[in-house]
Amino acid sequence: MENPYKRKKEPLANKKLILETAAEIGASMAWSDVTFQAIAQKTGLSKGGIIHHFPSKEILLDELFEQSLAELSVLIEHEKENNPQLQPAYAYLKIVCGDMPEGCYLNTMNVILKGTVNNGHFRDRWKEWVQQYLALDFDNADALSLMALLVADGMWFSDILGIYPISSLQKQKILQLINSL
Amino acid sequence: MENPYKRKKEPLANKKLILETAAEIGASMAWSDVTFQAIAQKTGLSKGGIIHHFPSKEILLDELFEQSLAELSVLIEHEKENNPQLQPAYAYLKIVCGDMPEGCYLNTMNVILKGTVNNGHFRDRWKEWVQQYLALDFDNADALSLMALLVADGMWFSDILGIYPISSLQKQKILQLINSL
DNA sequence: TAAAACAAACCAAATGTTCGGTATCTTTGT
DNA sequence: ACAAAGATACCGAACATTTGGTTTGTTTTA
Repeated sequence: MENPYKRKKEPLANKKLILETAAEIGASMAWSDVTFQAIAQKTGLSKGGIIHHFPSKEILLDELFEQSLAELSVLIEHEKENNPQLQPAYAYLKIVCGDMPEGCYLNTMNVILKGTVNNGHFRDRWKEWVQQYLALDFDNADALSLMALLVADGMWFSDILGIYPISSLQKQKILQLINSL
Repeated sequence: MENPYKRKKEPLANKKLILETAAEIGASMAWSDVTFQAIAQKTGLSKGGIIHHFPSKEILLDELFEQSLAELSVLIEHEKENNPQLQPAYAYLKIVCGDMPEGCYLNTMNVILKGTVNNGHFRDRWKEWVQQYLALDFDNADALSLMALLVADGMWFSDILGIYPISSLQKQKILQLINSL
């Protein structure tokens, strides 16, 4: 008999919850299963309430994607700080090969994967991000740096979809192999 | 003023056309945009006509995905025949690095990508295929073979989405680099 | 003539979105 | 200090559209 209208108002927490839930749904199911209804059900909020925070689905997904890009940017920046002379491509690889304790990067990359695969706009955004953070002169890049990039991509792609069971030990071995070249 | 009913009946050609069109739509747009309506519009057939050939969407997508797996299998087998002593992972890499003249492998991999990313069932099928054709004892695999796999995945992932502009020359250089290890 | 190959009209369910209403917060005037 | 006033947060029902699928009808083909 409780009145839902009397729920305490927590706009910031709820907005965060909505984005998290959207990411979870997108990760465990298809990108198109990220619906207002599904989010509403999983958060316990109402569809109207969600739409109050994100007036359209495009806006919701956009914010979700940008947030994921920002999260990855933080990881990269952090890696660069700790290792200023490290080339971006290797920082990228190191992040992917590293054991993210909370597996936080999985959720991040999941959004990026689903987004880029299913939406041309996100694909362009991802390209922009890559240019900005992994800046490489592709025409004149050495094969080794390119390879590091490709290994990294292959790695998180496999990680997320669970294609290959690559242990963290083997990841380290691959990382060492590339560093030794 | 022509009567569509009086159109010549070409079941085999139309079935092929439907699958091709579905792949095209999936490639250029989101996986969820592969709808009966969209296919109908693009092929000029009617929704009923399409459903006559593919009684459900699941069946349609299933056939599309399996066909793509089969196409890739042919490429792998062909590579193995020409080079019997070549390890599967390297054959895989060679296909991806090779210049497929008609770019035919792009369409194939596009379906596989969209399928695996958006559908758990297809993800399992892809894992099966990988086990069968790229058979690797992952626990005891050497870092080099694993790396070849990851480079290959990163390569076609980038190729399809157009993330990095890697020239065929650079692909060859990467291929040589790995072979030299 | 029977079956296969379509077309066309329909249906129920799901989707994104609009909208009116109802609480709670925050600001402001006094 | 406090109450009026407005803004913000949220609910819940209705909306048009699109979806996968069914049914019925028409034409060709074997």
